[in-house]
Amino acid sequence: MALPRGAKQRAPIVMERLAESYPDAECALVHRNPYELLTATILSAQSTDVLVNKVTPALFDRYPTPGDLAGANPDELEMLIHSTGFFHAKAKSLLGMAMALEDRFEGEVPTALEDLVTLPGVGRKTGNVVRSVAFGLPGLPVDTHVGRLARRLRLTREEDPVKAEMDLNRLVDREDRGTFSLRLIQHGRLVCVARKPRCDACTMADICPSATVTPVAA
DNA sequence: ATCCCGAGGG
DNA sequence: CCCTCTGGAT
Repeated sequence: MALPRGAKQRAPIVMERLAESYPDAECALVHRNPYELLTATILSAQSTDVLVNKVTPALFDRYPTPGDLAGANPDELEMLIHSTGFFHAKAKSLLGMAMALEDRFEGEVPTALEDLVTLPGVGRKTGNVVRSVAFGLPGLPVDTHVGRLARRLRLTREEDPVKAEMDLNRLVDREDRGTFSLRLIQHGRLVCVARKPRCDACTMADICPSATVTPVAA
């Protein structure tokens, strides 16, 4: 409910330091249009961008448009996306997503979050990715990295990504949300990693309530 | 054993 | 709120 103590003061400093470290952070999912980004983002659930980027070239070659994907053979689709995990559920989502685009959105990816989340396999996180990256609209995707870093930096206490997003929306201006998310993700992959954060190499260690200074040696 | 740009269903 | 779906990397 309430923001953590000091969150309002920390937030602008965090954004400033991130901007210095990652001036041009980009979306790591390879894509050429909103349809490809939507597809790649659905596949990225509990998977890595590297794995997803490995399967999408063949996938987009086989199904260049939502219409092609809507008519895909389910077994062939599952084979193409198998290595990203959850292949059965993801194939079902992709088929349903493509069919929904065809018969409810004239084959185009919608830009409104309320429309995006009605698509099979699209939740708030995926919807916000498509909004901010493909369309340049306000959106703050909270994935595992963003959630973890926001908690460590104590910009939120919420474990639930939807609640964390609400907290972060209070701390970040609309036009900065997409970039903020991308920069946090970059920092989460390179420095503030899940298992053993490299606080010694972190530019925000001085203001991070979770920073631990690892002793040199004993 | 834990984590990765989660979503859907109960 | 909880559980399940799934494979690859570390």
